[in-house]
Amino acid sequence: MAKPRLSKQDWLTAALTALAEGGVGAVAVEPIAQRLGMTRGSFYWHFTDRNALLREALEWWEQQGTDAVIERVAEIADPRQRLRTLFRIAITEDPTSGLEPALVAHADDPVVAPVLHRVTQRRVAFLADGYAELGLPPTQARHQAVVAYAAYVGWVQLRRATPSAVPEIADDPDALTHLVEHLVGMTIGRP
Amino acid sequence: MAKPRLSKQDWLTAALTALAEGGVGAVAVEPIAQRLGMTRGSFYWHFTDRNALLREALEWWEQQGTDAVIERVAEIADPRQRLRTLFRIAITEDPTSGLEPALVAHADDPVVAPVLHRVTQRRVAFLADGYAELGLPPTQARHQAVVAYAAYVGWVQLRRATPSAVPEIADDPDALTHLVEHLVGMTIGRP
DNA sequence: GGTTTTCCGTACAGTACTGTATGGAAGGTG
DNA sequence: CACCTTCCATACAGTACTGTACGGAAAACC
Repeated sequence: MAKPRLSKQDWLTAALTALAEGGVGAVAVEPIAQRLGMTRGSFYWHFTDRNALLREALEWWEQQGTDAVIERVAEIADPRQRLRTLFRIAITEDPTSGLEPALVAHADDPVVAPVLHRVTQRRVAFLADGYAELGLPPTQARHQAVVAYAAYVGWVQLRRATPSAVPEIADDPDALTHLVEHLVGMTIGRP
Repeated sequence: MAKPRLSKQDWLTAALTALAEGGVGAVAVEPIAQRLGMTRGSFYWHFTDRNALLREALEWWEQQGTDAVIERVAEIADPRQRLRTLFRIAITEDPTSGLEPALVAHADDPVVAPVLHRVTQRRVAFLADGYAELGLPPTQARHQAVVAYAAYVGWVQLRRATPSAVPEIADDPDALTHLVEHLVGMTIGRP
């Protein structure tokens, strides 16, 4: 298991891992190459630049972490059930934990900023649509979406910052459903 | 207004600013010195190390952003009113916006980790105490505290990531009180 | 006003990373 | 098996930052 040849994707996922652990600054060619057991010669064949790596990695994350999930959930007819499963997926399936705070930490970065904007806009809009289908007027639905999304983001962030404060979610299925219900129906009464 | 002599505190606040903007990696002596109009010669008189700067800056932040605020609010007798003003302070008075996500992004950093732990523990504990005083049983109070704190953290993070999605808080006082009430009384009925 | 302390500039290794250029091995293809 | 494409290693400037050493200006204190 020493040195199989690397694909572009290997570099991308490695970049995302490094990004989640050490921020944008950690997306450096030399250290990543070292962790992959390669030299920079490999990298500069697949990519033109360090920026290209960062950019393509973020685009892939945008595709997988937002577009794919939304597409996977969009076909659920009942809006409440749709939001439920969406939050459940978002909380349990967090492939590269800690990536979002890393991106927010570098929100001013010229490469990060556009992706971060698109993702948040897309997610909040999708949530707002769901809440609107539940009967909320547009403005309130959007406000509700922002609050719910903020709660989710903060949850993920807390879990990474101090896991000792948030233990009871991975193990306890009841706590998970409780949290999901809380996110879905914060200000809305259940029918 | 070119070059007054610098105090240690000047370096600390400059370090926090850099940290909020560019993460831990941006806490670099040479760039900060440049922004202060100084050379590194100044720095290495005040501090021994780059790590010393980061450490002391975080300790100062811990003191100002958590201890001082808690102390300022602790004397309020009514727990509901206490939580209200606490959240209000936390949301409106955010001196170095974007610092927390920057810290979470580098939660594994040996200098960052202990401070981040202490701060979150302290904050969540203080919230839990407040909710307990409101009549919640200990476990539920703590759970409630975690959720409320997560919502707050996510809110701050969202505001920094995409201000266009969260405009209505700085201007609109009604929205602020609404958000605060939401954070205080999420699952609790108002007496 | 001279001396001491405080603060800062400059100069010099040392380290880590970026790109580029080039040669060569590994793997597929006729 | 010759050949060609794909992929990687090595070697070489160039850049940016870290610490250290030392000298000198600028306040502060009699």
